[in-house]
Parts: sequence; C-alpha cells; structure tokens
Amino acid sequence: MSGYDPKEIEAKWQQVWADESTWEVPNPGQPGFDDSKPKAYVLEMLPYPSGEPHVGHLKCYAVGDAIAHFRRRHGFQVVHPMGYDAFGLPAENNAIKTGEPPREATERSIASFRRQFREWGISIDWARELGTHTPEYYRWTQWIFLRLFEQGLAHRTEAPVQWCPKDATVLANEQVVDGRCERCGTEVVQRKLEQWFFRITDYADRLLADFDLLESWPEHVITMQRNWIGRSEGAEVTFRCEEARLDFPVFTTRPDTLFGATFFVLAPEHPELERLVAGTEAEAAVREYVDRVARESVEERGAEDREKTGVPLGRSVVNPVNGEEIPMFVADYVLMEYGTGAIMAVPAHDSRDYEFAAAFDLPVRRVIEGEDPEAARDDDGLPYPGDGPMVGSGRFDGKDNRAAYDEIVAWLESEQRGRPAVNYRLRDWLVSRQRYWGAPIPVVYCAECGTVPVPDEQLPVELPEVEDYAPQGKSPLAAADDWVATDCPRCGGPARRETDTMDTFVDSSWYFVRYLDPRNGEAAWDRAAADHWLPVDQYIGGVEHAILHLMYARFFTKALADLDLLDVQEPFANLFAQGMITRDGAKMSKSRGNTVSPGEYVERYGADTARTYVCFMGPPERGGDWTDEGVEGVNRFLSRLWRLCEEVEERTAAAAPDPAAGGEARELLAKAHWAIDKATRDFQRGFQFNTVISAVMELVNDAYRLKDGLYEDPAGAAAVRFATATAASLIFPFAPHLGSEVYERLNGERVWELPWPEADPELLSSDTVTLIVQVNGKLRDRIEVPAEAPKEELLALARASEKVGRHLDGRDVVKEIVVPGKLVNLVVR
RNA sequence: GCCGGAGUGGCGGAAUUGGCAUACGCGAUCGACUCAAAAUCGAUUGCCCUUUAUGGGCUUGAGGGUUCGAGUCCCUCCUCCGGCACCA
Repeated sequence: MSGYDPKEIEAKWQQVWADESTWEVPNPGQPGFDDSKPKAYVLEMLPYPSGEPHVGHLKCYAVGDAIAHFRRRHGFQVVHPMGYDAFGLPAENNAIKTGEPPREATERSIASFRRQFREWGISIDWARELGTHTPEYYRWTQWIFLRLFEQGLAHRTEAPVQWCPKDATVLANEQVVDGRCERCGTEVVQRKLEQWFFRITDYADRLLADFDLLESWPEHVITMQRNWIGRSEGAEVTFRCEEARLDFPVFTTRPDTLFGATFFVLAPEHPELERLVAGTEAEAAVREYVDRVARESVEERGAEDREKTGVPLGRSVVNPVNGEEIPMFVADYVLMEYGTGAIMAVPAHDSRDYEFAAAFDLPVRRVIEGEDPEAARDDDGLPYPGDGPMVGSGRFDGKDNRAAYDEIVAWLESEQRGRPAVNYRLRDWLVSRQRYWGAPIPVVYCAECGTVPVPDEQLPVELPEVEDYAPQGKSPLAAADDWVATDCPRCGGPARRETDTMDTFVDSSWYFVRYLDPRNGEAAWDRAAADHWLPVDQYIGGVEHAILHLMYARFFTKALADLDLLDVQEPFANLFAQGMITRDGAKMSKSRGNTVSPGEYVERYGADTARTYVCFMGPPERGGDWTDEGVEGVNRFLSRLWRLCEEVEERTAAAAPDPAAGGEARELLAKAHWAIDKATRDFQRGFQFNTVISAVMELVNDAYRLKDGLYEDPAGAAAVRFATATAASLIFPFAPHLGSEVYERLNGERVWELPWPEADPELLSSDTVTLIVQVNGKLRDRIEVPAEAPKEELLALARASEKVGRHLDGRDVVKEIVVPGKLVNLVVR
C-alpha cells in the first residue's frame, strides 16, 4: 500500500482538466452551449498581481471554487473566469526603484499567479482570462470613458483635491484614510487642480434605493455603503448680507432650530470670502487665518479634540425667520466640500457651534425645550440635540419641533428664502492620476477646439514607452513628447494629449462584463452574451472592498444600463465577504514577519489540504488564525480518507449499497445519508464550509470505527464502499483532486460529472429515537424509544426509569411536558 | 460620539423552531505496534466534590427577567473587533 501522495494525484487531475478544458463554457449560440441548463455566474474578485499570491487569495479562490463546483453539480452551467487587475502603483514604484518596466514585473507576477491557480486546481475557464493592462482590454476602458463623457458623466473641473506628496498624485476621497494616503501612509494635503471626475453623485439615490434589488448581501456591507453615501434630508436656507449684497445659502438638517441661530460661519475656502473682507479692517486677520489653514494637513484639520478657531469678518447676515442680524465668522470647522461651505450656527442645539460660541463668547439661545423644563430655564443641559416643544420661536412656540419642521420649510419656500434639500457625503469620483501605469485618458486638448475626445476608431490610446517612471508633479507621460504632441481629431491642428491616466478602480468596474466576451475586437462585449450571464450570481471577495470597488462597479453598471449597453441595474446579486486570515492573532505583513506563503504549504501538504484547511478554519465570512497544527489536522483527515479508499478497494467489490441492510451496515449507510443531508444544508445556509467538512470527517470516523466488522458481509462491504465514495463526493468541492481520485477508484466515474448526491429520507429517519427525560428541567435519563410512540407511552417509559424515580422520590408531579420524539419533562414540587 | 458584529473548554469552533451545551479539529494524557522513534490505530479529555458506583453539584462575558425548560427571547451593564466621524 502506498501512502497519500498529493503531488502525484494533483498533477494527474490538473492535466486532465487542462487537456480537456473541462471548465470552459461557451456563450449562447456557440457550439456546445447547453440551453437546457440554468446559468450561474460565480466570480471572485480579480487579483492585483504583485509578487506571489498570498493566503487571502487562497481563501477567496478556495471558497469561490467550492461554490462553483457545488452549482455545477446542481445542474447549472457555471461560468467561472479569472483575470488580473494589472495596472497600479506597486509595479510602477518598483519601476522607479529598479528601472524595470512595469509591464515586465506585472507579466512575471501574472505568470506566477496563473501557475499557482493551476496548482491549486481552481476550476477556471481559462479561455476567458484577461489582464486590464493589455491594449485589448484598456481600449474598451477608454471606450467606456468616452461614453460617460458624451453623457456628461465624465467632466474636467478645477477643485480642491487630495494630493499625496510621496506618490505625487491625486487620490480619490475613498483612498484617503485618516488623512493619510491609503497606499503609502503619507499625510495628504489639499491642492486645487483641474481633474477628471465621474458624476457618481448623480446616482447617489439609485445606489441607495437599489439595495432592494440585491438578493443577499451582508448587512454590514450595505450599511457601510449607506453611511458612505451619507444622505441627509433637510433644507437650504438663504441668509443675506446686505452690506455686501450677497446671498449665502446654507444647508441644514435642523430648520426647526433656525430661531436659535446666533452667528454664521464660512469655510476658509469659501469663494466669496475675499470679496467680503476686501478693504476692511478684518482683511489682514482673515487672510492670515486662511493661509494658516491651507498649510495644515487634512489629518491635523480633522483631529478629534481640536480647539475651535476662527476669525470674525466684521460683517453680518440676516436670519430670514426673524430678521435678526447675526455676525459672520470664518472657521475651519466648516468644510467647503459639504453642503454650501457655509452654516448657520445654533450653539444651543449643536455641539460644535456650542464649542465655538464658548470660545468666542457668543450668545447661546435655546429654542427647543428638553425633557426637563427646569433645565430649559437655566440653560443647563446644552447643547441639546434632542426633540421637544419649541420656545423663543415666535408663532411656533409650544409646537413640537418635528411637527413644525415642514411648516417652517414651507414658509421659507413661500418667502423664497429656502426650499427642501438633500445632501450627500458622497463626492464625485476623481479618476485622474498623474502616474504612468494606467489606462491613458482618451482626450486631447486643442487650442482651437478645446477638450476633444479621441474618436472611437483611434482607440486604444496606447501607453508610450518612457525612460523615467518617476512623477514630477506631472504624469510621466508628459515627458513622452512625440506621444503628447498630436493632431486635433476635430480640426486637424496641433493638439496635446491628456497625460493623466485613469484610477485603476475604473478598470475593475467593468471587468466582469468583459469576461463574458473577452476576445471581442469589435465591441466591448456582445450584448446577448452579457444579457445571458449577468448579473453575477455569486460574488466573493474581501470586505476591504466593501465600499470602493463595489460601489464603483454598481455605479458603472447603472450608467451602462442607462446607455442601453446592459440590461441589469445591479452587477452582483449575491455577495459573500470573506474574513481575513491572521497569524499569531495579527494581520500578516512582511515587516512583522508573520506571512504565510500558500505555495510552501501546497508544496508540503498538497493543494487539497491547503484549500480544505482555509475552509475548515471557521465560518468563512469570519477571519481565522492560521496554525500549522491545524493544517496538519486537515492533512491527517485527507490521508485517512485516502487510506480508507485503498483498503476498501482491496477488500470490497463494487456493489450497490443495500437499503434494506440492517445492523451496523445500516448504521453506516444512515451516517452517509446524514452527512449528505448535513453537508447540503450547511452549504446552502450561508456557505458554512467548516461544518460541511466536519460532517465528512464524522462520516470517515464512523467508517473507521465500523469497517472491520463489516468487510465479511457483502451488504456490510457495500456500505463501507458507499460511505467512502460518498465522503469523496462531498469533499470534492474543497479537495477536488483527492475527491476525483477516490471516486474514480471506487465507482469508475468522474465525480464532477455527477449530480450532487441526495439523501434518502428513508435512511435519515430511524425506528427508535433517544428520549431525553428531565426532572425539573434537568437531564436525568436517556431512553431508546420507538420513534412513533404516543405521549402516554413516553410518559410511562419516563416514569418507569430508575434514575428518574430516584429524583421523583415520592414528590408530587405537578406538570408533565411531553415533546413527542424528543423529550419528557416532569415538574415536581 | 454614531452605526454594525461578536463574547461558549487549554485553543479554533459546533448547537434547525426555546428542548441532550461543548459536534468536528487542534492540543494534552494513556495504551497497542516498534529494539527505539516517527507515522498509524484505539481509549480518555469542560470544571468541582465525595472516589462507592450506573453518584452529586456547577458551567455559554456579568447581573436580572420571561418559561416546565434559555448559549438561543426580553431588560441593564461590561469587554473586544469592524466601519464612519467637526458631514451642519
């Protein structure tokens, strides 16, 4: 007998799947397409190819592959593609350091990912493989950019943007974490630059409303997106500065507190600020304050316990509800990016305004009573953010503040001093990057014609070769003079190309559509293919993409649907967010030295062990801590299954199991059917792979316990063979090589071509059950009873138990609870 | 501060609907095999008390409640993790 040799069997089956292109599926209308089967699009987030794959990749693709196999064996035609999100900063930073062109490092990494995915035995349709860095792909990224441009959804605007000094590029708001660059950790600063944006804010309401269209997404991911979009309902109210003859609209969610406004604040970046103070006494102080704020980093300005600072403008505005003149200030706690960059300050009911009022000794006027009327009189308990009856608010006094809310807004509207308004935290998506390794933005600038889109037939605008990849405040592309200088497509005159490239999130916002028609040179995709396969039925990836990638892809899908290029509103019907694997309780990192290289484990234990282990560690949506002992435990289990297979092959002949078998043969058959039932249900119930695998372990354990007593009897031998083959069939989605090998040896069939097994209800039930007998809710005995025994019989059996009798001890039974087939509880006094 | 999620043995974790708490795995202990070790196979393994059993008590972050019966439902509190955060 030879031992379990994963190297040999894994190579064998990988060869079969490669030679036969087993996992390739055709599109509708192509040869081999099977219309009788329902479709399933199973997709894991495409990897960013940098170096070698890590354990996060292993887990993601192990989970996704298990789902793909499960669906195939339930009769679905499954498309399960793979590609590479190949543009991006790390390859470029490497190029700056080593001089190696980013394309070469990227291609090398892709080769490594491709090889390892094959070694892991992931069932990928390789005919659909793509890389977002190839001209064949980014041609269509550019094409989509042009469609968005035509719709006014891509626009170039000067705006204050987040700039990373280290990477020398602008960042999307989403890429700034705690005031620092998400990639390199450098504090970002604000700069005013002309940049390309996508109008994702136009879709804010649909991005919120269409959560209803999703079948199953983790609640916390939806919540994160909802918070990110940050929709606030309120009113826009206009305050007038008579001296300067300027109107200042503000956004407020609390129009009910308008009577409590005692001052007015502008953001330091407010465009009217200069005009307001020019030539006044306040001018010098204001200018100095604004300059100081401009020099501060985003992180400093947003610091939690920052003191309120500001400067009076020496101007005032009129409160439209009561005609009162209130003084104006500039202060950095008001942000230009949210609302109108100006606020009415109500210190009695807003903690920030309260702090500012305290620092500048400004009046605080309560206009909403709290729960305690005493407190309302002496102004204790301020600031008070809650609800209550209104006071000091003229004709609204005594009214409930929530009830008066609409009335006040309606009144403002009738006076043309306000209107209902909605504000979002979400900003437009800044897509320009002053970097080399990305898809060039397909636009040229002409002195005569202005901004001109590159015509479709001139796509792709290919990345030029450059010598120096380091950005110098401009894109490295700007140095490629021959490339930058071009002819205007409109007038033929001299023009210059846009030298910025696109954020790589643009590339990954539509790749799931390109998979469906990846070799199409005439169009981004064939409409029929897209309509057939979309939406993605099951999307799998890490929570770290809960906001950025998923929201951008949702936005793209909606925009493309509006262009009548797609007919789905949502790209991903079901989302599974996998948890992160740690080592020694900490996130893996090279600096900490606690990384796990999947390749090493695959080499030592085989891919089946590594894949099954990451699925067994715990519920896949939760994280888990990687331990070598745990890996060995799973390897032991797979070896046990292997040895069982070898023994069964030798000691039994192929024979159908006998459902009428009795004794231990029946016990083992029943266990096999129990495992089928349990595995199937847990698989469907949120991919509880850890318990699916433990059910198969239990089956193998029982086979070991019972096998020696069963070989002699033909029905018994058949039961052991069935149990072993069933274990192979059930473990196949996680350990496809071993599953295939064992199944083929025992049944001569290819397990992936067979339907998922079904549990026989006859073998799931049994003639007797274990009756739990309790006295006063405490377990006192277990009795084997006929499954169908009526209540009276169960009670009699329970009372007859000696152990129970000991606890009854002559006391009165005041209540009898009987749950047929399960339990009897006798309540005594 | 606001919004989510989670607290179960030495560890990772399991427990359909309120009905056997601790499945499965790791670790540990003992035994078989062996000259020996590894591997393998088998047994034991929540805690405490009397070791006389086939004995008793306790146990799911803490406290309270509902119920014949609570890891599961309700209330109060504590801790940890994740997200957002001067967003008007």
